[in-house]
Amino acid sequence: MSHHKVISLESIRIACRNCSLSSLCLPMGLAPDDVERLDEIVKRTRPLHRGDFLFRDGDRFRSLYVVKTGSVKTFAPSPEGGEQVLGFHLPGEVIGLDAIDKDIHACSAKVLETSAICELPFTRLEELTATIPSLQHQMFRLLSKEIGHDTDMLLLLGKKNAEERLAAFLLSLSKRLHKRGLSATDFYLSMSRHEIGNYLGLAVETVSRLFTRFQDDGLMNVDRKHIQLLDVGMLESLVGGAGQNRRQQQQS
Amino acid sequence: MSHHKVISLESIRIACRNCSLSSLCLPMGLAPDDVERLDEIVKRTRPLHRGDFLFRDGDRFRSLYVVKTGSVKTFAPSPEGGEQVLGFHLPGEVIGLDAIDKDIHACSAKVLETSAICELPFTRLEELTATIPSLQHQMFRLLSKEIGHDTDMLLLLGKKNAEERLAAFLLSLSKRLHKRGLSATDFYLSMSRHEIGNYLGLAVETVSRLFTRFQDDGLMNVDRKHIQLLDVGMLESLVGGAGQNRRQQQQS
DNA sequence: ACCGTCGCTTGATCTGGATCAAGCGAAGAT
DNA sequence: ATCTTCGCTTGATCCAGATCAAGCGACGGT
Repeated sequence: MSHHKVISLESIRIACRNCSLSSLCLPMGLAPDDVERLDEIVKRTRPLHRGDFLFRDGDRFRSLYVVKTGSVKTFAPSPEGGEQVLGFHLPGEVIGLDAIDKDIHACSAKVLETSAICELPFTRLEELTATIPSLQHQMFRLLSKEIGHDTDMLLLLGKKNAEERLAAFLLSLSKRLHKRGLSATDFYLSMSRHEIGNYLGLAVETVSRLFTRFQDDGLMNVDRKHIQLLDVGMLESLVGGAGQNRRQQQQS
Repeated sequence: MSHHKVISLESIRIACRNCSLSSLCLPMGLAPDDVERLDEIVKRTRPLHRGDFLFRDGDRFRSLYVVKTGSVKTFAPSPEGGEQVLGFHLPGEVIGLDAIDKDIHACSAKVLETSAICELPFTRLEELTATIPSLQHQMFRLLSKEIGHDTDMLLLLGKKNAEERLAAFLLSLSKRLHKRGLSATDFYLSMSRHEIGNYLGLAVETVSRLFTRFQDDGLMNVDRKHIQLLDVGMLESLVGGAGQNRRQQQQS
């Protein structure tokens, strides 16, 4: 599109080839030529700001979205008028996969902080996957990974107590940030306590109390949105559920 | 494989083309020629019996499995030694999608009653999807549908109370059985109360009490595994959560 | 600089559903 | 035919976390 020499204002539009996320994102493991072809269908919009929507539930499904910088939350309306936060999405993560089937978005995606987003028109993407087997495989893996993640969340919501849930949440965030070259132990939360609680199936008050408790126990420092994990090992053992000896789980 | 005229013992091995599930299963919407090609890679094993495993968590991922008749449950181990039931699978439903990414099964699949299962070696399936765009699309939809279903479960586990969960479970079962040509209001449960409770994040006792209550309220008849839904409309309104006026949900 | 709102914390109380406990009937084992 | 086990039900009690209530400090707007 831009055949000008002007690249200053185009700096936002980093090609996949030069994007630091290429190892986490769709291009992962693709041949350079194929990355190039993928790159051609990616739309890169101007940065979005806190509160902007990528799409709303009920919208026609047209594109997948990939977070380039910033963060996004997805949430589904519940029949009673409330909502369930389904996920917080970091750079390299793909959003909208659940809409391929019904062709209608069943959830909304809202930007949590100023973020750059790549848009992949799905019809064009499907044309590519049909001719690039490794990209097809990548898409299958991506979809499968999402299922695996949901499965983890089902286990979390179905079997874990408040303490285990929050510890798991913090560690998941920590790991994902670390993969993106950020500190695993010192980071800022882009979402509110309310959103964390909603995501984890807990009341805000419970989340707040647990932050306080974890801090008192020397597991972490909390200052507003600023988090420092002090004892990752202990947090991990909390998730394991060995915290207190809970009754042997039902074997159905 | 069988070029004999003997078809009696081969009757189990119904080709996709003749299978009554073709409209629900992978072949859905495929051209007859393509169904034929798909059919060639399907392995049809002898019937499995209650308690048999399709695969166990930790197993290498090789194939997807489709229920032809009977039912299957999938469940994941939790670190404490318990397990979380992830789903109950009816004819036409595909199992194992979560393992494509990691190449290792993270959950186990166990047959709940005598069942016929089709096995689809994934490598061969991927070769097909690469040459049959409509099959590729079908696979994307299938994976996406699974994500959508998981999303529904997250909402259920995160926001709904015991009553709403059980009502939702019964209605989901009812709808799915109906799609398969069975009665929507009169059916047998192939899973135990324990398994239902585990799936819904509830104790067995709670499930049992709710069955009793629903029966007392004239919503259904329960006799052991035999279920008759008497007031589907009321069950639906229970799921909506309008049962009692619960506090307006958090908007995060 | 001031104000109003909002997000967060902390304390007190309440409750849905878990846990504990006991018994019963059906299905499979010997 | 009898025993044993297992799945289910029902009652009593308990508790993690929700809900209710109150205050506080940060931040955006004017």
